[in-house]
Amino acid sequence: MTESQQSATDTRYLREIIGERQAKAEELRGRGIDPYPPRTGRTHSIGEALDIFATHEVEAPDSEGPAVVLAGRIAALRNMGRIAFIDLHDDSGQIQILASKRALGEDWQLIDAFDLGDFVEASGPLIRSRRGEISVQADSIAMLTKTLRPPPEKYHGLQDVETRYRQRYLDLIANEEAKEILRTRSRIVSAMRRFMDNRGFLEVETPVLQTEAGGAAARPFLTHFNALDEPRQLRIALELHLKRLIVGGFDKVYEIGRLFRNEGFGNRWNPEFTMMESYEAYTDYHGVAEMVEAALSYISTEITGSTRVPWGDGELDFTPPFARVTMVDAVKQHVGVDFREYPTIEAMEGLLRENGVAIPPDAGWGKLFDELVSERVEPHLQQPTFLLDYPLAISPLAKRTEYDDTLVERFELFVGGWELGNAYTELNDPVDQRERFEEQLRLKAAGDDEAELLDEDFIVALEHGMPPTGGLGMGMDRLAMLMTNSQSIRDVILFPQMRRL
RNA sequence: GGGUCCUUAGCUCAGUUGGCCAGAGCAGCGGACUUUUAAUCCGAAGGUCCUGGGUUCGAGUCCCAGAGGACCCA
Repeated sequence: MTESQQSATDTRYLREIIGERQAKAEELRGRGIDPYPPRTGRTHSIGEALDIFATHEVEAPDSEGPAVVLAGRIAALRNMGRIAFIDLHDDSGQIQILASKRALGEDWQLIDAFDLGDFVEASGPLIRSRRGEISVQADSIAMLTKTLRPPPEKYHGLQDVETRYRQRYLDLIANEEAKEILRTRSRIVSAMRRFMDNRGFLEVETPVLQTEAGGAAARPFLTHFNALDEPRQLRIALELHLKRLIVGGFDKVYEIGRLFRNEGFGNRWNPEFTMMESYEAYTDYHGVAEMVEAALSYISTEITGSTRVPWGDGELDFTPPFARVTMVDAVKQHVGVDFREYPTIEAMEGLLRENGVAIPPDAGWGKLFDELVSERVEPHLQQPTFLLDYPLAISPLAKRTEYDDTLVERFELFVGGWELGNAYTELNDPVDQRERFEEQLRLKAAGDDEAELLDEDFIVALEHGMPPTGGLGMGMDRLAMLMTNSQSIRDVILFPQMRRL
């Protein structure tokens, strides 16, 4: 590598360090040794080797264990001149390599070519060192991959938050806790998929590129389809396509997919995030609530071994049944009024003002109400709670309640004060649906850039008939935060969005 | 969008009221060392103090603007 191929941000001193490591690689080549051999003769993972030795010690204490060939990354190297100890890491664990000049002969020279971070291989019997450390007593060692850049410091790990997110691989190398959280996130998604599969749902994939992104109140990302010379938007919800599948006769479908919302980002918001949405024919939002209870108790048990999981200074209890409270009652409890007595924008603005809630500009009734609930009700909902029966004005895709036609059969699930899930008895009356969309268009014309668009093909689908259906959306990133006791969404997303440097 | 805080060696961090040539540990380099595990010991190196202006005899430090990040608020 010449200097011109190196990163422009590298300082002279870093280039010097890289140069030293390159020189070691060249020195190996000069001796006919490939510093990047194509494969390894590894016989076991480190975790397997540790298990084997544990068994061996029970069966034949104080004796040499079986010979193995292990491979991994050098986490630490203690060279004592004629004997060296290498801490070797792989995804399954860590083991010590005991390398002595006498046992290695020619290979001993390789020790000088080894740096922290290099991938190496060692073969020999498993033993316990005099100080009690399970080790490979190496009779040969080999370079597997020469690394050119120094790893983060071993004791404090990588602390710089920005580097941890921008160069996640360094975070994963240096911070086992970060790796464990991200591993757990993967297991949570897997457990969710397993739960849905076991319940008879069909996993499907619907388009990310859409002509007009619908199904939620959010601004989309814009892109372009060159072959057609047409604009496209990245999806903001899975809803409308999954309901088309219910029309088509798939009675239980779900998708775990990435959504894109062109909004701010921060602690709890990443512009691309993962949502699980499910639709089940012949059930309603009460049926969905019971499924959510089953799903969350299953997942929390799979992940933490309990339905009670640590959260901040306390814990969250996912043991069914969860609390249920209607929106009307919750607002009565925390604000002290029946919000249905404030049906106009002016009345709702007055209510916000009385409660010290800032009034967003150009807001319709729905947005005002949403602000009130976000500020005065949701933060109280710490333990899992279904908030039931939302105003129709902020729920254009949900069916009206039988007892009040200004309310819909909808719940949001709150945990830790955050919205975790959202569910409806789905609106399947095509005439009502068209009117709801038209109301959204009026809001959009009035300046609400998050209002929904009218999706003509979706209405045609409803006109062909969608059976009574219960639908659900659940944010997988938020769920991962709750299950791993993480305060920032960036800790549960491998590569969070960052500003370009 | 507003506020507060942060940015110093590859990494983790010090740096006094504005005052000699900006320090330490880890890593790296040279040396010693045959049971270490944050190995130890000796030696020599390593700096765009985030960037650009300004104040000053003198700025890592004070002021202004900008970049990136963290947290809080709307």
